[in-house]
Amino acid sequence: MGENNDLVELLRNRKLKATSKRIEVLDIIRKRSSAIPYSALQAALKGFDRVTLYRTIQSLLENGIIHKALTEENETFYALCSSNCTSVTHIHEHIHFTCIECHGVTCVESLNPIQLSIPGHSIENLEIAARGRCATCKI
Amino acid sequence: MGENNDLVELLRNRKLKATSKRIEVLDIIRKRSSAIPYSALQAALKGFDRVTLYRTIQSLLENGIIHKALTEENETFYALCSSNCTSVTHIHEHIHFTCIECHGVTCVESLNPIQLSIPGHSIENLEIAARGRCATCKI
DNA sequence: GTGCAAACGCAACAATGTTGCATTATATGT
DNA sequence: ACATATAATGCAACATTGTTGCGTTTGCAC
Repeated sequence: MGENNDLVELLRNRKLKATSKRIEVLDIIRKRSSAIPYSALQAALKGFDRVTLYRTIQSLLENGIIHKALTEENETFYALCSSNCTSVTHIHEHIHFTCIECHGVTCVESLNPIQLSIPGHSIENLEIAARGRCATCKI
Repeated sequence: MGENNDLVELLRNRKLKATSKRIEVLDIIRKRSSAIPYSALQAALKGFDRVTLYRTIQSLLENGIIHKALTEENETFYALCSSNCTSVTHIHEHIHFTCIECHGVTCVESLNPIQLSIPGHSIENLEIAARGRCATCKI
């Protein structure tokens, strides 16, 4: 491992054992500039048991280490959370942008926080999914 | 059918044959005040072939008659589109609100259109997923 | 190093996605 | 109203992902 002491610390801060499997998963996710689709994650983890990946994702999600990116694609995308997510507070003010050309999904921080209220409802959490063309595909 | 002439017209406007299966599906979706999860849709359509439902959903989605509601739930939710969606222009300025108590998903129109831009990106489409407590569960 | 609790791997099953192909229903022209 | 071309449906079959139970292994605290 060596290089992944920060990941070990990240896991231990959340009271999760820093196992080699979890570190392997996190290492792959963070090496991507964009959110990773489930299938790519699985493909990158050859010889990795499917159930272990499933349970690893569950615990990383529950502990605010990764989050799902909602898109209209048929696949689930995962990305690392910003540093201050926990199991309780899992808030992302950023936008998940899906490129309709290359299908890449990137997390973009929103410059000005979006204010929104719905009469009669309490809002705890907001996520914005945008679709369009990314800088590379825009031409 | 009888009562569903508007659904027939809706389908024909999109160059889709107004088959009994499609009308059955649309009738169930529109009878809900909130978006319907896939499992509920399937359950409401007893004796309905799974593949037919799959393909029906595909064509209704592609033709801008229904849309997916993105939520953090693990299921896909569907709802009728507003009248002006087409296969090309599939824009929803409304918000999909998921209640963290009752898990219902409702479509809420946004009062003031949300303006958002990301440097270097072109945005064609926006969807907002909000989580919180609905009027009934708020108390 | 030992022991306990957590994590892992395997097996098994469930739900949904997806395709090909033969059959059936719909819309169109007469 | 009827025949016809075309689109939709149903069935079979397989792929992918979700999910649980349980015995074994690993990580961590002492």
